[in-house]
Parts: sequence; C-alpha cells; structure tokens
Amino acid sequence: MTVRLKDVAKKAQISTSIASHILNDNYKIKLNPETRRRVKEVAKKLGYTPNAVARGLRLKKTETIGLLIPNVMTSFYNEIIRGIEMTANEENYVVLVGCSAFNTDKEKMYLASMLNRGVDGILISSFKGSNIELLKKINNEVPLVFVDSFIEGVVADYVVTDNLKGAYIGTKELIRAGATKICYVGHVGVSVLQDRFNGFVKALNDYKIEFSKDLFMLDCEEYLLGKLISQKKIDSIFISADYIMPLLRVLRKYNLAIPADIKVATFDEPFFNTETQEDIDVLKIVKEPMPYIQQPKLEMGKKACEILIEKIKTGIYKHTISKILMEPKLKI
Amino acid sequence: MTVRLKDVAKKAQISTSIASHILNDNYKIKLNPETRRRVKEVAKKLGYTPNAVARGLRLKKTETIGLLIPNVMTSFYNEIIRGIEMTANEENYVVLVGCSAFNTDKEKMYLASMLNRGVDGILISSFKGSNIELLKKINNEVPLVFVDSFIEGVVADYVVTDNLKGAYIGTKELIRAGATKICYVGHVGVSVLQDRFNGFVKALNDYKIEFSKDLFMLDCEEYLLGKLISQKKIDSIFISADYIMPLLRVLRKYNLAIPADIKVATFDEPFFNTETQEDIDVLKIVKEPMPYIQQPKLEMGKKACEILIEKIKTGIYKHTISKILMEPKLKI
DNA sequence: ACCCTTGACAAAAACGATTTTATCATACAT
DNA sequence: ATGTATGATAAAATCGTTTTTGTCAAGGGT
Repeated sequence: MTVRLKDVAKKAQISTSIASHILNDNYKIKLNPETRRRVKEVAKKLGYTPNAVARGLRLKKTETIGLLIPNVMTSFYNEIIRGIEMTANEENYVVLVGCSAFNTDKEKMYLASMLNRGVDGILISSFKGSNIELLKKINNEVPLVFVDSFIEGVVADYVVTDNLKGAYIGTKELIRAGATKICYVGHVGVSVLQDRFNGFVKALNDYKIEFSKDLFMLDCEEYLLGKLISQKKIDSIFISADYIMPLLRVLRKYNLAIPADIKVATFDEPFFNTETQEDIDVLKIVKEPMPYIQQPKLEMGKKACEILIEKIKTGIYKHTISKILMEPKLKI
Repeated sequence: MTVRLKDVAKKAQISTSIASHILNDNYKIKLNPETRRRVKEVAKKLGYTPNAVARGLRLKKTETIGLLIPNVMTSFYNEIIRGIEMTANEENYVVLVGCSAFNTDKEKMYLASMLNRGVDGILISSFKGSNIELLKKINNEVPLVFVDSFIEGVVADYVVTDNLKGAYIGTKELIRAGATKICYVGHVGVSVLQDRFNGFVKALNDYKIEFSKDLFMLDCEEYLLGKLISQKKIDSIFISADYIMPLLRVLRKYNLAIPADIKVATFDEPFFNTETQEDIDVLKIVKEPMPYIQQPKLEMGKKACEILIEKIKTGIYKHTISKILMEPKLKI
C-alpha cells in the first residue's frame, strides 16, 4: 500500500537510482534541473517517505537510539527520559526504551536486542557491574553514554550530577544553619552514591567537624536513629530523598519538629507520598520546608543525548573517557 | 564485525538458505539431522543473532510497537508505560516511545516516523481530534489501540477506565457520607472526561439529588468556589486529582477542614506536591484521607499491549470497534 | 579523424535476512 | 528401461533503499 521509491521513479519515468539521488539532494551528480523538479514533485504528490527499515539495512544506521534504564516509574528517570526524548526528537532520532528493572539478565537481553535492531547508539543507566564485559564490547560497536551512573573500567562517556559537590553544599547548608552533629543516611554501594558520601565527609572536614562512623547508616534504621536522637547525639540529618517518609515517621515518633528540634536536608527533592492519614499527620512535623539538593535531571537527559548524537554523527567515540558533571543546586 | 548468517553458513559448509531454514526450525523441509545439529552448533558458537533490520525488511514486521503519549512526566502515564513495557517485553516486542506533548503536529510526525520505521502496531493516547484522518488511514495499515482516550469515528480498540462508573461510585460515596449539595470540578472537553461528568450526574439522579448547573465548573475557580462555600451552597466536592492543591488552598482560605466542613472525593489519587511551606500548611486541613477513585493504570497498559500484540499476531484488526472498560476502584 | 571529457541517465550490486524455485542423485514403480 | 518420487541441498528472487559502475551520445581539443 505504501508508496516506494520504485513507484515514484516509474511515475516520473526515471530510474530508481536517479530518483534516489534526487530525493537525497545529491548534487554531486549532474542532472537536468527539470528532471529534479519533476521527481520531487511526483514524490510529494504521492506522499513518498523512504522506508526506514530498508534504509537502515543499506546505510547501517537507523536514526534510533536505545535507552536502557532501571525503571520508568520514578520521577527521577521520567525527567531524564523527557530530556532525552526532547533532544532526540529535535535531531530526528527516535528512542527505543527498555527497562532493566535492576536485573542483569534483562539488561543483557535488551542490550543485545537493541544492538541487533541496529540502534545507532545507546544511553544507559546501569549500576551493577555484571554486564561490564558486554558493555565494553558494545562500546566498540556503537557509541555508549552512561547517565547517572559510572562503571569502572568502561571507557565511555558519563553524564552524572556532581554528587560530591551536591552533598557538599547540602551538608554545608546544614552547618551554616548551626548543625554540629550530622547524621548521614544513604547507601554507598555504587560510584555515584559513594561520591555523595565523600562530599558529605569533605564538608565535615572543611568545617572542622569530626566524622563519626556511628552517625552514618546505609538505610533509615529506626532503632539506630531512635537511639541517636534520644541520646541527643545528633542535631541534623543529611539523607537521600528516597528515605524521607520513613525518616519523618521516626521523627514523629520522637515528637520532633523540623527544623526546630532537628534539621534535615535531602539529596533530591523530598517526595511525600501520603497513603494514609498517618502520612498526612506525619507531614505536620515539617514546620519549614527542608533544604534539598536538586539534580538537573532534564538537563542531564538532554546533555547525555546531545553527546550521544554528536558521537553518532562524527563517528568518533572510542578510547576516550569523559565524565560530564552536571551542576546540582541547593534549594531552600 | 557482527556475525551474519552467511558466516555461519560458510563455517558450517552449507548454503545460507539451508542455514536459515535450520535456524528457524523449519521442519517442513527434509534435512539430514546431522546437518541441522552442525549448523545450530556453529551458530551458537559464533553467537549468531539474526539482524533484525534485514529481517524486518524481508518479513515486513519488526517486533516493535510504537507508543505515543502526551507526556512522560506524570505518574499517570508512567504506570501505563510500565505496564506496556512489561507485556511487550514478555512477548519479545520492543517499544518505540514518542511524546506528542499535546501537539498535533508532533503527533503526526511521530505517527509517520513510526510507520515508516515499520512498527507492527501502535499504542496511542490521543485527545485532540485533529489527526483523525491520519489515524483512520494508519488503522488500515497496522493495528491501532487507544489507551485512556477515545476518538469518535476511528474504528479501533480502546482501553479506558470506566470513567462513568468511577465518577458514579465516587459521587455515591460522597452521598453515602451525607453529602446533598455536591460541586463538580473538572473539564468535559474530551470523551473520557465527559463520561466522568455523566457518571456524576447519573449518581445524582439515582439518589434523587437535583443537578444544578451552578455547582459545576470546568476549572478550580477560586472566586466561584468561594462564593458557593461562603453561601453554604455546597457541602462536598467531586474533583479531578489534578486540581487538588488549588482546591486545598481555596478551602484553607475559608478555614474549612476536610471532611468536617466539606467532603471531598477525587478522581485519581490526590497528589500533594508541596513546593512551599504554605503547601505543607495547606495539607493540615485534611483531617481524614479523602476517598478517591483509583484507575488501574498498570493493568490498562498491560491490557492495551496484550490486545495490540494479539492483533498483530492474528492479523485481524479491521472493521471492529471495541471499548474495553477497566474497572476503577474506590479507595478510602 | 580520433581520443577524451562530460552531461544525463540506467543497470546492477549491496545491505542481511527469508522464501521460492531449481538441481541432481538415488530409489521406486511400471 | 523409462518416468516419477523424494531426499538433500544450492541458487536465485525478494524486501526497499543507496551507491557503484556502466552506457551512450554530444562536444572539445589536437
């Protein structure tokens, strides 16, 4: 049903090869201007658009980029996706999304699938290092840009928030507001999270506050926090936004108000999901909005996509590693 | 660099045609079992996977489905996307996403782009009727399933929440709780929203409450609401979750508490985005969680994707219109 | 008068699969 | 002995492009 180049050529009484040259505005080959006009006119009239699959086969490029992320249901990745879709669209690329669900096998499967579907490049947010060999191999076949993640040993481009700086200025803000005993809540298992922790420690050092291992926990551990609070071992908390609701519940249990009794700053905008009445009550302890570190998610997506497309277009993408640090912002 | 069928064939000392038959498990053609074994072994050893682009060209199917939605940044579409990605992945399909941003031209562009990239089917959430002719045409070329939207005149499948029922049971809940003067806040411009309004009116009728045009507004209009409230013309409100924050601000201005002074039920889970301290304060008027109508978003995505893939596989998809109503739930 | 360029176009190859059509022994029936 | 199945495989066509190579007449230079 759809109109092929052959149809245009036949109607314009010309060979398909010439038609192709004309429709691709190839002026290197000399042609009668009238012929050019005629072919273009016919193509327009028939509403011809080149079949991207055939084109992809011949050209070995599909104007498609693969996007592989852990999940699509958090606002964090959504904004990144949006940024990616925006610039991809501007540059006439289309994006194939896959959701790895933090599952190494699924990630592997998607990578293979994208590759043999001929994507021109891949954007990925990957944490576990399990597919590192595969990623290295892929990195030699198509450009690869990592978003909000860092895989030691893969020589590619990385676009990440400056997590160290973010945690640094967040912690500094707590100190500025008078904090002296700061508790850190958050994982350190992967590079970006380790950076955050390092930023936290750096701020402590710069402001001559001694770091104590006792004031550091991976998860929001109610019992530990309870002890620290009741023994007045801490006056403030720097915490990942993911844990904000659990934290508030703990604080409420101890009848503490923010910021009078305890100061809290979060990495990422705190997200209050209020499922129950208790959740709504819990919010009442927040007397002032908490300062938080905002990641430029949209910009991160945009930037990563720009870099990828740049690499696709130039074809230069091997043997260089670059880490683009996006500027976090302190929001009060 | 990647290994082609030709490479496998050469290594197994066989023609590509036979290799293809073997790797596709075509038993209609008689072959020496030993040859089959050998070819499969070689293919496995070389790590051969068929080039999906070439395959797509020859077979005219790409195992790709197009997904076109207005935006990717609201939790509503995110869950739908997730559902779609899940079932697509299970069925070995891959998803090409596009974001129309409520823009007719962008929608048109994406539809064309997806089509000529050879997607096997399209899932779309479309509101404005502007691309209706294009959609009709597409509907004859590949299966088309609408998600959470309805376009009069396009003979395709629709997967939507039973909006009428949702609004009906939501309103009924308000009435059950003693409401007699209910205000409706929400647009009616598109089919799904009109259904909601109809459900609201139906509930009023069934419970012998007269509908008054004065208690109906498209947006959350502060002035109007203020008047209705201060004149005690209403005791409850049925409202789209999108407007919950503006509504709370108005209610707070009048110093009203939920549900003591005014009952509120929402369509979709109320989403409290608390940007400022005022926002947090505003939540304090909510003394009890509000009842709300929950749409089965994930299931909607799954269902739509299942239907689409079913149609792709059977090839039967023309000249029937079906509207699948997903069951909304009342949450208290 | 002969060779060379060039303008204008056509034919064919290539991309990597799948599928239809051929080849060519051997075996079997008549 | 001749024609026809059939088993096992190869060759060629096809999908719709792009690109390389070919054709062929007109014009220019010596």
